Amino acid sequence: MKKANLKTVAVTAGVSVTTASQVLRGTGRISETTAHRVLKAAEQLNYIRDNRAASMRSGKSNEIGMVVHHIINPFNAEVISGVSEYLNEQGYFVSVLDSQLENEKEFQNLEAFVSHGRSGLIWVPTNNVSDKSLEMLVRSRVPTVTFLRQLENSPFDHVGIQNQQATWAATNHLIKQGHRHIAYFGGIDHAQVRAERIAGYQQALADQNIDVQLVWDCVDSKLAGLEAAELLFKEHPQITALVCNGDMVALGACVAVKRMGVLPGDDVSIIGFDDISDAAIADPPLSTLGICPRVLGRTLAKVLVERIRYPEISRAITSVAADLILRGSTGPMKEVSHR
Amino acid sequence: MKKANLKTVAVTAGVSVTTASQVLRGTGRISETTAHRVLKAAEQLNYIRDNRAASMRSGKSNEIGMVVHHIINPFNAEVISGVSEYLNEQGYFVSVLDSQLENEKEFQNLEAFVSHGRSGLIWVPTNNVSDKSLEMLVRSRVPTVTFLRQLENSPFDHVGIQNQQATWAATNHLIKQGHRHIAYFGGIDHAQVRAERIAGYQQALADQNIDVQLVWDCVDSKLAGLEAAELLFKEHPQITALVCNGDMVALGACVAVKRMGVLPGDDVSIIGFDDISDAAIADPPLSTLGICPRVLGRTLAKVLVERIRYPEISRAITSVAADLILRGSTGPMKEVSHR
DNA sequence: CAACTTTGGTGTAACGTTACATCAAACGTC
DNA sequence: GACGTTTGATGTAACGTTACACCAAAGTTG
Repeated sequence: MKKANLKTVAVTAGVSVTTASQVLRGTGRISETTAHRVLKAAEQLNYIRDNRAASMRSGKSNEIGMVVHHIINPFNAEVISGVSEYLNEQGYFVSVLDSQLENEKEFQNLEAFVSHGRSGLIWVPTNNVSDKSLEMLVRSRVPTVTFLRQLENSPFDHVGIQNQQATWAATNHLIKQGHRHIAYFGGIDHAQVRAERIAGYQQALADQNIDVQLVWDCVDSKLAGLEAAELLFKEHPQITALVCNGDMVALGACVAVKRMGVLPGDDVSIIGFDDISDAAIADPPLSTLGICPRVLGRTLAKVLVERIRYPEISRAITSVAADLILRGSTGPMKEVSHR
Repeated sequence: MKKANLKTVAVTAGVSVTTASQVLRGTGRISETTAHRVLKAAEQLNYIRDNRAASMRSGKSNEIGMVVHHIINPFNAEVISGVSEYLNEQGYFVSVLDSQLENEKEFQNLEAFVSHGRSGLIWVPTNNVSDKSLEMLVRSRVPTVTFLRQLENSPFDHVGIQNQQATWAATNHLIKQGHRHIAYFGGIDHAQVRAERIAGYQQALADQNIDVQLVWDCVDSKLAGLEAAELLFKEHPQITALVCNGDMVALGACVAVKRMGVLPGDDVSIIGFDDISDAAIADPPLSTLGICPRVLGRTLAKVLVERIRYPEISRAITSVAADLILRGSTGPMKEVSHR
């Protein structure tokens, strides 16, 4: 028993292929009775539309592609979740490919999506996107939205975070709490996102005429944060507060601090970024710059759908604010340190 | 400037479409010189193969689909990572859909993959898979591997975990450490996976003639684990050890215990399941039943590829062992409890 | 040199769908 | 009742690729 196609359905229902197609798509002018006949035939034959053919012919597809790095990172995972939630509501399916920060893989992933006929792409670019990726994408004419990192000379819609404002607010808060030796902790590259955040941190210090500053590199994981923070405090014991590049490293730093017998929020203040779900239930709960990743994902998806529907509207740049969420990991500067 | 297709390339290179196709796929008998001409033309025109057409015609595709629940769960995320790592090496691309434990969505996701012509599927079934999902999949003839939960009367390959052996070992270890009031903590449903684990827990108790047992439900998240554990210890203060359904709830339980002023590993012993990356760096580090999810993912992918390559070989059931990893969250039973 | 084989290549027909143009019959309208 | 419009349906071509059968020319064999 072979798989049923439109022709089989049409023959079974005693109508033309075109009619069958129209019934199943709900287009065209069809009488109740024939519609019913076709639907019955389709069900009876367990007909499943071949979307490859449909998409090829119509030039439309209900598949969206998303290219990210480190799908494992909970922040990304939650964004993806928000994206697919919204897109499902709109009748799309999302597939995600992970480029692991590898440039060549990023290109391959994007090309694979184009090649497979995705009708739209969401792209979190690496820090040093190769020109061929961008060119290929532009030529392909696939509606694309970039996320987080905005590309130079990009014709694409973009959704980002108000990084600089956020870290400015965080740093400023720490200063108001009496801290004077504040480090920027985490991240490792010259990524635009990180640069913006560091700029906010520096601006806040400058605004209060504080000239002590320290930027400490560290890969974006809890374990790396733990190790890097241990080193930082060993080399710079005078540091009393950290503005972090992400919650993962912030939580790692908290572990490091606790292992030193020092209390986060009491002796050392730590502010994360992202508000991943672990942040609220960490011990102590992590102060952070929160952007609900699920909502962010929905926003992202919304921008893409808009672009797909109206290809001609002018380019949209969306910038989402991050809120300073104060929890247990931050507190006023102590006059006498325990350390 | 329209997008180039095979015909454009062929004309530009001055050869037939068939020849161009053969060159780009590396099949057939082609002279060096023509091959070179075609490749040059393709590059010059920025040709990208339309995989929809290719896949439709050839009946083959390099896309694999994966249907899971809770993509956000780090264990799943790491499995996915392993799967896509291996499949990429083999020239496949993987897309993942999240069914959120909703039965109808699961069906839709599976059908979407079939409809879009995926050449293989990896499926983590829900607890109460609807018959139509299974039937549809069987009829579609798409090579499929189920993961974790094995379906009754399933014709599909399966990769699972030795659940019962694992929780038996964990429970037995706790007993050897002197614990006599041990609860099974976490999970909420009658899932096969959980049933197997509970069976192992019960068997270990029975083997040592311990008749105290308690199974405590709880959704699979850190926060839920925290709340449920607080309730558990309030209602059953005599419990001194937990065998948990997953690391997430175990970590939640650790937080609960600490909030009560009790030390995990000292006054209460807690063993998780999964060995997610957070487990090792938690405070205290979490004892757990470890199956490296990345490796598990690779195994899973390997089984699928094997099935795609050799559709006729007999059904494979793979069962991966989980190792008892002892860290700080477990310890010998204290004679006098602090509580 | 006749009879094969190999080399390098071509043309045509599918795969399963949708776009589009077209049509007969029924229905309104004045 | 002549004319225009709506209804319900159809046939054909196209989307871009690959499978397959076929072919001319060159090379090989005895």
